[in-house]
Amino acid sequence: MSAVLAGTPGRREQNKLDTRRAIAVSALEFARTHGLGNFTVDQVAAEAGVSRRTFFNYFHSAEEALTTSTDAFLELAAAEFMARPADEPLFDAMIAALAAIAKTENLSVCGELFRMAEESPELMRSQLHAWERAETRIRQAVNERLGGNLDPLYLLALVGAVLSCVKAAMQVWAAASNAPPADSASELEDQIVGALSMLRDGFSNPS
Amino acid sequence: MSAVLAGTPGRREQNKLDTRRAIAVSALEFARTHGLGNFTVDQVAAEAGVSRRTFFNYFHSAEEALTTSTDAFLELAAAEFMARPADEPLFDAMIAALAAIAKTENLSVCGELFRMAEESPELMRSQLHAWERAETRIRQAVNERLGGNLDPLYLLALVGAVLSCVKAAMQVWAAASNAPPADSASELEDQIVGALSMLRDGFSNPS
DNA sequence: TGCAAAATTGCACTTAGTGTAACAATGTGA
DNA sequence: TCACATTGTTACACTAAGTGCAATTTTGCA
Repeated sequence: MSAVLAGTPGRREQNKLDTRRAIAVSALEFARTHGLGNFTVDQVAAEAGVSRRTFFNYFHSAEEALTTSTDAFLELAAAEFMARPADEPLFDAMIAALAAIAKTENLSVCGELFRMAEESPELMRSQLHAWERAETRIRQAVNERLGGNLDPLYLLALVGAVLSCVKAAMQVWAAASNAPPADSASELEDQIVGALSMLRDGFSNPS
Repeated sequence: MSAVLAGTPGRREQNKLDTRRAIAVSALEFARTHGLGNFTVDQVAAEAGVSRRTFFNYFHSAEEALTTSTDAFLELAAAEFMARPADEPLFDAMIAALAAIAKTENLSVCGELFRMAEESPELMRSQLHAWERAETRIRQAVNERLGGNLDPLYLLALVGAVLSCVKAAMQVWAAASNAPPADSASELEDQIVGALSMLRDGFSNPS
């Protein structure tokens, strides 16, 4: 049997991704139907057709299994940013990149998780940590983009502030889109652009 | 026996504060000597002269017991801000308030925790959550200060960005002050003012 | 087809975290 | 000073989280 050109990243990788996804899906399912503290890892594992031990091979906790969507969302943001042309002004690149993430396929899930987190300290912590990890990655990207040796304070403050704006935008958007009309992506984009504009203006007027 | 004028907040309140502090102290002690994942709640409770069950009456986890210093720090920041005169320009009030928190008594502990968190996901999550709670409180304060009905996006983005700057300042400061000369408070203040200035300028130049 | 690498699983074990009821300490009023 | 009500502490028992390890199954490759 001739191997397909796919090569090294073959069936194994795919299976792992499938398993990971299956676990994440059933975790989300339980969070929706039973509420956030009201189910066990054993249930999630069983639903995903996997042993309890395997669950913990993929995630450290139930909350972490719920954070995959948020992770993907933020990962995409970082990727979009790094794909911007190097000569583009920084803020333009950020706005373009971060606005583009509204295209994430499971955007509505991200909003859902955002709302869930308001009422679950554990999930909140997981989500915050996901944002923190993304911040680190983006910081590296920005640093490389701007020559490599920036003032550390500038770098930390800038990226932190930008992500705070994106977070703020998501929060407003998530709160408003309890019943997502499926095209709400553009609304999120508007919020993000709005928040980043305020940042660029130094929050000079509370319009 | 005549009661002292202290009144209602009597021995009970004081005992609870003492117990709380004792637990926090021994948690920090264990984190320092044994490393962050390498001790149990039972050990901390025993060291604090308290039962395991009582520990959990005060904190949800070992990490939460470590976050008391950070909480106090941020609480003070919020209080300082709310104490600023109402007619002072917003940014001036924030800079004054946030710079004043450098006076926190256990500042060095905060820096220590900041550094510890880099290597412990659990502690990181706890710390991030503490900042998040503080952000909510400060947001309310700012909202009341500015009339009560601000644009939600503006409010979220502004406070988030400001706290990101403070966090950035602390990170730079904590990284630099491995051997704190005990007067490093002013250095932190400088970093905070620096970061907030960048924010006010819209991060226009990466000086 | 057969072998090596890697993933899944079962099992045992420690620790986290919580409900509950008994117990001790504290504040209060006569 | 003595009962009494309130509130904090403790012991106990229990469920579930999370991890190390060795056995087992699955997958990739020659």
